[in-house]
Amino acid sequence: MTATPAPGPGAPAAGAPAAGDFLRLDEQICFSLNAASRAFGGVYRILLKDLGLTYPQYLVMLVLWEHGELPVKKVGEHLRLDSGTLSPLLKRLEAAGLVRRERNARDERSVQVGLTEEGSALRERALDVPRRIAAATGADLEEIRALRARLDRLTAALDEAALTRAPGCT
Amino acid sequence: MTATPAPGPGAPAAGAPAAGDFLRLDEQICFSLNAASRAFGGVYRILLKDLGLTYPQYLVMLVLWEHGELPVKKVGEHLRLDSGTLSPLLKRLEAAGLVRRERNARDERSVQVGLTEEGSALRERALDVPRRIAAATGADLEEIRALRARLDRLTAALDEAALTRAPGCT
DNA sequence: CGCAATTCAATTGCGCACAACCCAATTGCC
DNA sequence: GGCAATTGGGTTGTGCGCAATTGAATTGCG
Repeated sequence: MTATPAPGPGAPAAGAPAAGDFLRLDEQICFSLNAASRAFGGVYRILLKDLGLTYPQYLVMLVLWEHGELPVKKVGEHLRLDSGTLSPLLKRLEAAGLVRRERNARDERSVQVGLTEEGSALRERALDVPRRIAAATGADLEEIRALRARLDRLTAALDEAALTRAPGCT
Repeated sequence: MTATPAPGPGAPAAGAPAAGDFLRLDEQICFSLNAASRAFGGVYRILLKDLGLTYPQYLVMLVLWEHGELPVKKVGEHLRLDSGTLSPLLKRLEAAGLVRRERNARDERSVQVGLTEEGSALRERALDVPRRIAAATGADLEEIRALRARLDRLTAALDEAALTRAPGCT
């Protein structure tokens, strides 16, 4: 086919890219983000292998180390994850002996998630993960902070946009 | 710069963050990235629903729209994806009638991926996706460009770090 | 009190990401 | 020519991420 309809770059003056160019630019915005996210995943995979954790499991452990026992709902709010993701993940952590799950006696709908001895102890071995990650980024703390702020603003804007287009909210 | 890049045990002196604090900071670096990536995913999911594409499928189409026919290997290089991800994805695109796959006669190991009529035609309907995404971010093009540059640097550093820790390369 | 609406967790189904493997075709070297 | 090493796709298995559904428990309202 040799379709390659990529329009010649000659048409637009500086500052007025053609619509076709946006199909490239577009790739770069979100694709860079996606690529960075997966690149982080690769480094975490290496560092967390010793601890027997995946990255999302590590995030759950971070939340529990920081806040102690929590209902599944709260864990999900901290991580922006729903029960469809958390339920099997928490079961795996339970099977690994790092986490306890028990129904709340007051409200039988709710499940409290807490750390086992072993889960609490694992924190010690995780302490140097952040430093090793920071080293891998090759960026200083200030740059990271600025980047984080930018990303959080972006996330907020995107969530907002998704909501206004959500079913019944036009 | 309160960081001590020295590999020694973090001295929890007052003023400098304790090691435990890094377990929070750490969450924020990569977690923000992850969250932003998923937030993008949510917006793309909405916009691409009309086109019958998922976001990774959309990325493949972008590559094909830009470059025309390519071997699977090249598609994977553009997107940083391996055959384990691409094979089933391309099969779905083929089943949807957007893509052709055929063995290269010169090298029977290689599979060429090209667009069908329908796949080429779909480009027209995708033209305004980037603009709508840009609108959803609420950011101007300059900010996006700066962010992208930062993320690409980060990705490169992380890939580098992952490589130096790769098997047999300590 | 009784019934409807809400809330929370779990499950199911689909698709992506990646590691680990297999297989066929090709290339290099003798 | 013959054989090992490499290359390119594919498959399998595990684990996330999300939508949609289910089901039980709780709450609210008349």
